[in-house]
Amino acid sequence: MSLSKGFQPLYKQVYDLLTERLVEGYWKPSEPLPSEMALAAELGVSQGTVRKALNHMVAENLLERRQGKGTYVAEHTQESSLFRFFRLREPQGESMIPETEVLGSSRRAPTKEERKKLGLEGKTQVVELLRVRYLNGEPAIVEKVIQPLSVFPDIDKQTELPNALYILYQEKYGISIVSVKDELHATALPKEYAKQLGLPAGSPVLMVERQSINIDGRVVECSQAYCSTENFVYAVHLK
Amino acid sequence: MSLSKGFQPLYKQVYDLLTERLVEGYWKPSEPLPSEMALAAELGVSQGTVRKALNHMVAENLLERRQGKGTYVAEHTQESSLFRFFRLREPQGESMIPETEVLGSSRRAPTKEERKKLGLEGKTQVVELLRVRYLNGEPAIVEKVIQPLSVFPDIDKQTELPNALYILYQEKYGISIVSVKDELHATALPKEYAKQLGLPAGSPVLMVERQSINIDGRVVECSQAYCSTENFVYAVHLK
DNA sequence: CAGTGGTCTAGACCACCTT
DNA sequence: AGGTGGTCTAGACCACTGC
Repeated sequence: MSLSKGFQPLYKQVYDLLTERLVEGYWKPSEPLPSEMALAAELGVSQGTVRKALNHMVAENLLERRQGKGTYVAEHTQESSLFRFFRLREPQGESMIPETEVLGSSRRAPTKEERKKLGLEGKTQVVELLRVRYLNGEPAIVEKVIQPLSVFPDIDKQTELPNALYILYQEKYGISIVSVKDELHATALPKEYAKQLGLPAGSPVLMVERQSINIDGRVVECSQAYCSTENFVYAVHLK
Repeated sequence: MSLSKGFQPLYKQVYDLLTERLVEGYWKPSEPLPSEMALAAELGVSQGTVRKALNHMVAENLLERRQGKGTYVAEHTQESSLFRFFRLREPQGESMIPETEVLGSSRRAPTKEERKKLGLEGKTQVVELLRVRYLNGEPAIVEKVIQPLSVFPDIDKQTELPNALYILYQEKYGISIVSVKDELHATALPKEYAKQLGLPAGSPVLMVERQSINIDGRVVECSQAYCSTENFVYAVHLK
């Protein structure tokens, strides 16, 4: 197959085509892609052009390359997902892995706000999942996660939820979270969460509203987390 | 001049050398670098190798390239600095430009904490600068900035401080802030800042502790900001 | 028009991995 | 040994800029 001539650079066309295949699930996470030479031959371009497209995808965490072996679809592991998107840690400290306890979940119609954030139309229902996350054994976060059933069918029927939901999304639903948008407020801890966080109601807490974005650019999940920052901080390195 | 053979890839050696020149101020912000061909000839490598190094530096916001014109040292403008590092905005909103009022500044010895954060040794003094920043005319941030005099000699003698300090750092001191590390807490608004923010003492506010990092990797400034998140959020897109 | 960066190609050699 | 990605080179052509 040859690429039709277009207005965009060849490597960009190759990038778009390969990303499209990834989105469609043509290759599954941790699977190898064809070699650079094979792709170049298939698409009728030079190896260098394929390489430029592949390197672009690596920079976006869509692929991994291993010298002497091949190019692989990036896999969300417990470490990689949590390290990238879980920002709470000790001041001046390293990444930490939280433990998680699920408090419950329920189906309901989305609020207007949620419909907007998730780009929902029609009468799709959502699942509201309530979790507490612990750092060093202390409760640090109470989190409400909103999952559209149109994106995650019957996700509330899952018997076992992994510590990192993104792994479940990828393995069971073919959803790869590539970026998140966070908005942070300081607020007074609501009474209903006081027990779970072990803080008095009204204590200043960090509220993190997150939108999680799939490889195809859609917002597929949103969440609202109340974080105790008595002993922890939300750390971010802006480059 | 030819590059000595080493263990690192050529393009990395070129990258290191060009970055070193940038750090030393061999080229000033907004000045053009020699053309790719000229650099390639000077360093005894091919144009492609120089290009790879330059593109790497562009990706790090150290350089800008303009087709048909040349490659330029990146300049911190009001827009680019503030857009990149100023994270406070309206919920779901666009970037905003704050207005700034300086409340005062003083010289003193650094605290132990500040010495550690800024990597200070000996008996260097620091300047403590107090500012209020306004969004849409409302006071949104009270900020304490710590500037080592060893890095910024006589900075407290500046008659006019720009809205974006990073521009002053670059123009007057050759300091280019390339990244910042933020740590966020929720806390109760201290009494001494209540008036400036127009909130009751004890209100939940967002506290942002920032370390600003120079092109050479050193932390050259740190700050502590109390942000009202009644009407604004700290927004960040993690990729 | 000449000079610059941007794209694309083809080929060589290297380092790493598997068989 | 043969396949993979990683580096480096040389050369062609294009698009944009300024004289």
